[in-house]
Amino acid sequence: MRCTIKDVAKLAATSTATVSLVLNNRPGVNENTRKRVMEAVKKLNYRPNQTARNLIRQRTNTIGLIVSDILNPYYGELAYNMQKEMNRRNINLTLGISNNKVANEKQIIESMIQRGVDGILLVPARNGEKDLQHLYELRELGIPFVFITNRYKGIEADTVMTDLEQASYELTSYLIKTGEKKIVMVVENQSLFHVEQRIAGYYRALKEYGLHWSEDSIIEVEANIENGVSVTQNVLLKKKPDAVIAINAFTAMGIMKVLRENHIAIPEDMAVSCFDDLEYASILYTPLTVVRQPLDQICREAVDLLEKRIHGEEGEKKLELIPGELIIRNSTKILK
Amino acid sequence: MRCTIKDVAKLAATSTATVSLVLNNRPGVNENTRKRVMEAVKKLNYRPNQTARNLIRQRTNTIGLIVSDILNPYYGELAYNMQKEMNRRNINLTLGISNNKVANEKQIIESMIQRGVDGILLVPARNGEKDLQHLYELRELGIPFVFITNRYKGIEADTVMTDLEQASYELTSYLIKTGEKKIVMVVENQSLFHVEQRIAGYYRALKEYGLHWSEDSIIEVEANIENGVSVTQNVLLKKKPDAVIAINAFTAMGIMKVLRENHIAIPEDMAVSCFDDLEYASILYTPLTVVRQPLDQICREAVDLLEKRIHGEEGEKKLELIPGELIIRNSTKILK
DNA sequence: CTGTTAGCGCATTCAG
DNA sequence: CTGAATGCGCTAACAG
Repeated sequence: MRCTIKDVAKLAATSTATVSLVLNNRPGVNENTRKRVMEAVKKLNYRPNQTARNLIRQRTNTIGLIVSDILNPYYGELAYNMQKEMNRRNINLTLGISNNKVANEKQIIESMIQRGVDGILLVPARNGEKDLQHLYELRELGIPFVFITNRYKGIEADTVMTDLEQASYELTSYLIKTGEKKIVMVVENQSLFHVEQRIAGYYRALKEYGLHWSEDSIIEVEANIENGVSVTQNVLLKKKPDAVIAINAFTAMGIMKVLRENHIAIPEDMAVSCFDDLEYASILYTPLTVVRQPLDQICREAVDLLEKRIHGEEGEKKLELIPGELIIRNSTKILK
Repeated sequence: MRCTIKDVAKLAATSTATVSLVLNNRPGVNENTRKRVMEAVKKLNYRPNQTARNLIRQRTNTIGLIVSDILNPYYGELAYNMQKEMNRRNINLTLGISNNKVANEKQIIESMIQRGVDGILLVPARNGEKDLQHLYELRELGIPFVFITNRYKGIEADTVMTDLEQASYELTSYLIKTGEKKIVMVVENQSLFHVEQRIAGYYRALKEYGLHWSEDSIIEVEANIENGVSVTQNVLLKKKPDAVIAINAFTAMGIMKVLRENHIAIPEDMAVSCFDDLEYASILYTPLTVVRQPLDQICREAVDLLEKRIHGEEGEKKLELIPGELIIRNSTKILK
């Protein structure tokens, strides 16, 4: 960041204002002068100071992405798609990782506010429902944000996520059609929006096909491999459902591991399925039937929406639901 | 970003200079004035404008992290650890994803320069050896950078990574001690530094134990699941080595999948091992023997080093090698 | 078409 | 201990 616009102006024998015009590709500059400026820029290897630019423009051309858990490859994929989306639009991306703690989420948002991001894309922290002060803060400051892949229920805000209710309905219906009767769902905290949606779709399918269900066909754990293991040992092996729907691939992998160890045939004795299509889902010992959440599309729509808000488009807050995609593999029976 | 330091000064009935002193916890302010300022800050809900601060300080308190491939959970873990490290030190992290393309790496670095990062942590792009101009550029501008987990060979630069030579030596030695004779390595482009290191350690072990090897005991592919699959179908099934060392967990997973399908017993017929301890490595059908790369430590050391450089500590460029950790699981035979 | 001027919000002299 | 003045690098009026 050595040389400044002044140096360029001097070398090109013109004023900083003209240099600025050239640099920003603005019209109204003599072709000759423009050339001189370009040459000076090249000769000096000049690059504009974004910080100064941001200060005067009162915009940073930067969007903040806050992700709840980067250790989950699902969010790695999300970050990947977001980055691609930003590249396409020439926007800077700055990443925050909340690690599923609201306290971190708050702190990240505070920092992003101070650094002047133009808008925020937020994967809400698990169990962060109670304390939404920081989001109201954003709203007050006029910094737009949109939820992605999930939302807090306590605040009316733009959201782009998979239509989990419908996806869950389709997955459950498929299982029923393959002959499964006793279908169990392994989920997280049921008060979370994305969990609610899945359960709703599941119930809708059961009802439609006239299947009975009881309260305890929903099992609640924190979604990860270990809990997939323990829930199987403690519950599934005793309950012996015909099929399981796990909230994510990690949980499903834990479940399958224990089933295998106990010589429960998948899918004959127990079918297993889940949400999220991790890259490995297909090369597991028993490839998983999954609902794929179309992250590419979610990212595109989310950034579209956020950009509109940034550019001043007001209007009602939207809840955009993107259809999920049911991918049938060998962990569930084949539909004849 | 509504109210400014001026508003605070006005409300506290003092000058902006004094407010600045208070905000930066500088001494030489009357306790009384300090209190008044603090109150004004709270009342106005004032937050400093980082952009303005950065401009005048000529520092951004931001470090850029450039990762080659965020779809690989290994780098997700890296990002996670980096974020934690930055949090601890109160430094902002800005992420770039090169997607293993030098062109992207260059562009990200250019953008980071313009945004004035204080330093850069770089996971080099695969096959990016030939074009190091952007790194020399950084050096010229006095922006320090340190390589992590791998380095380009063409430039003398600070690097923090696993001691892959030693780790590879230990892994190979272990396999030999469990009775394996014909050991094959599946790697990437052999001219890459991190690959070179692994191969060197492998050879050292073979030599030490007086085992014969031939050129074609090194198989070169781009590391991913599909190539793990194809290399097994095309080479390993015919060559029938006693043991395989894969460059990463993905490749190993692809290999194991095909072996399983062909009823080759792991580890009896063929032992499988790899670098990188993914979370799933332990819950696979056959849990993988791996070399764990201690990312937490690598991140800590890398940031330590980078901070020193940022604060002006010169001196010879360092190559810090962190010991890897051999984790024995069921995909290799047990040492009696 | 070009140059001069005046800030963006803040931190830092340096008098008082 | 405090406040007025200066400028970080850039852009946006506005004259010329």
